[in-house]
Amino acid sequence: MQERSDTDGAERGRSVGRPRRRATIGDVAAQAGVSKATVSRVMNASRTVDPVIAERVRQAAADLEYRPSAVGRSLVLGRTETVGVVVPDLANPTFQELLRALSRAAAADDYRLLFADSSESPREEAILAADLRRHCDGVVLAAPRLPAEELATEVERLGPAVLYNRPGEPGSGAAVDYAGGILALARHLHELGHRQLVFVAGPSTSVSNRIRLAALREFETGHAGVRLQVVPGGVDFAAGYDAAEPVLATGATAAVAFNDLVAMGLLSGVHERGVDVPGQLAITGFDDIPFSGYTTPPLTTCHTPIEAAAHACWAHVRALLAGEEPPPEVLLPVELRVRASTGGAAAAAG
Amino acid sequence: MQERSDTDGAERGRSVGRPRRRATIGDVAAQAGVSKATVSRVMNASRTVDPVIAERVRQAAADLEYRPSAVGRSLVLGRTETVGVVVPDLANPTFQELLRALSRAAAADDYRLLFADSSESPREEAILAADLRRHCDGVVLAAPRLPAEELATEVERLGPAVLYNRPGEPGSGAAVDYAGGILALARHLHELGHRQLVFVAGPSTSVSNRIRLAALREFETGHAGVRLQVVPGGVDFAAGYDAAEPVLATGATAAVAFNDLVAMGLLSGVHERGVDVPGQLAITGFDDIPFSGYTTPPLTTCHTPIEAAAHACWAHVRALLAGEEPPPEVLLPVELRVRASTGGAAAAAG
DNA sequence: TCGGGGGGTGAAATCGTTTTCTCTCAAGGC
DNA sequence: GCCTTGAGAGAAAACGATTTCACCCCCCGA
Repeated sequence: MQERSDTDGAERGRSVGRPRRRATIGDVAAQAGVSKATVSRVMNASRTVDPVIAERVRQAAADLEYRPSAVGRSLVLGRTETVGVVVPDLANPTFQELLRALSRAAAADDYRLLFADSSESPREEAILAADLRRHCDGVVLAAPRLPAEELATEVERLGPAVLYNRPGEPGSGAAVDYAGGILALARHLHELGHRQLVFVAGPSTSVSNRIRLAALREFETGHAGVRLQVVPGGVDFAAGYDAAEPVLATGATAAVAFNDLVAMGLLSGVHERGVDVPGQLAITGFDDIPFSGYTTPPLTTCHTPIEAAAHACWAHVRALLAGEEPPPEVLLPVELRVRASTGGAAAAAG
Repeated sequence: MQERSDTDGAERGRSVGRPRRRATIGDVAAQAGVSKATVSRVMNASRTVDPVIAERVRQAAADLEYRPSAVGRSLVLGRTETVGVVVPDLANPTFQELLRALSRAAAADDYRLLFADSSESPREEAILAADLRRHCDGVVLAAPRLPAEELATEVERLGPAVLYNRPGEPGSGAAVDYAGGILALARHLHELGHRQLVFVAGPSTSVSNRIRLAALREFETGHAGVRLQVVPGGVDFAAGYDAAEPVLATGATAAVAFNDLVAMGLLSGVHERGVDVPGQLAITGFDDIPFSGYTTPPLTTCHTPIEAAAHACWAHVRALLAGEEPPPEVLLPVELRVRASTGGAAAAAG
């Protein structure tokens, strides 16, 4: 047996020219003088194969530099061992960390990640998710901007799909407790004596923006003397920077920004206008991104446990893929981080 | 024709229970009363199909919510229309931007990206790249940490593979002109009167670190009176922060950091020790990441055109996938960004 | 009227795996 | 010595698409 083909051997040399055809399971089988079934068994560490033959197969595979085709495998197995991730904006450190943690969690289960950035566009979001889904076993949508009803049908249609930061909606895997966090910030500012607050809002398509705003409104009605104003903002540094003028125009003594990026932009913007922070204006962010502790002054913000979020989402995905009942949605607790941008507890003002 | 099966119709209802089996091309063919070949032709917009039949097929596909399986397609086509990307550390804004731009470029060609983070480990790098490669048509390795020889065989073995920031090595698609950039920084500092320089180094596995160091050494020997010292650093904020003490111990008047992250950490570290920047110590970074203009003081650095890098790499990938001769390596020009952390041109010191 | 040509369609091969299912053979129990 | 059992291995049928090839049929020109 084991008739070797000379032409194959020749073609397989390190000819730099054309990319040599990759060896298939059939090639290995022929080279080792066994059937494809046996090669498959060896490759998948099945116990029912003669050690001598197994070794011969392994040798042949090594000689031919055989790498099993994931596509062929996926077709018969019915799964790709890949999941897709769609984020609204990778420029946001929050989503970077999420992607990283998610990729790590997936890797631990021998899964890999398909990535897409929707640029904050709900339209793109649905299209990208559907496209990704065709190539993998499931998707996680990070802070999707789609309206609730559309999102629900989208989740239904996508099959295994889990949501991050869409609390209470079908498919939700984990969500940050924005209400709790924003309340903590508001209380902190209130204790410092601030009564005139201004919220630098995020995108109107963002559910978490609505949650933040609702929490602030509730705080306003619950505390006599507190007055809340709102100025449009956005999601990034530039948005905060551009909001400096409108914010100062409100006459508020404290600004609650949609997130750290916006807060840092605002900080930079008011700084340029000679406004003292926190003396004339206190500023808070959200997320506690890596740089927020190193701005001047350092930013008071809420720390969100992104790694925990990623793990919760992955656990959800895994359950769905295994056909099991997914765990209940995880509401991630946030932690107030008081820094100098609000003057700390000591530098309170009237 | 068009005999419809009631059981199928029933099973296909929106039963929330088990995930209904996805319709295949065969189902659509049966429903429309045509062959699979015709369905395929309609799906791929082949001109040679009767408009009436085409419409019937489209209707059937819509009814069944048919989504062509990418896996089946990939198997017969021999390509997945997916490429993998391996980065050393997604926490670095440079790689975030690269990933984003690359994903956008890929999307424009109807390709998607598989993502992996090697955590700066050369071991992981090779493993991840090989794993990714099995699932896609090619890979791009961003600033790989593997030694040149190993990397070369790895690139050879991986098939279509392009390198970012490994100038001159086989498979290189694009690389930043670190030598030119670091020289511009050195000249800038020299003009300001600085003679005692200290380099806060990056990882020893980083080729671009060696390039930076070599350029500085060359500058040192080429300019009488200039003295260069080196302290170990790293790749992130913490590394720069921890380098504060060693840097100050050298007595140097200007510190050239491996990148912006390290520079910002250093800035923070020396700031805590009451050192004035740039009065007592000038600091430069590299990359011009989004925040570098907003530290206190803002960071003098070199801007690197990441988007151009991504496009060059993608062009390389695309050529490789099409079996064409890839374009020559692109050496990306950098731009000096003078800001307050070196005192600008005016605040020169002796 | 016949031949040729071309447009529209379907049957079947193909891609690279995994997994029944079948078969062989050797060992062990009665 | 016969029958059962089980282990090891191969042939073949999936999986879901694309594409070659052959076929049919209609129309046109001679």
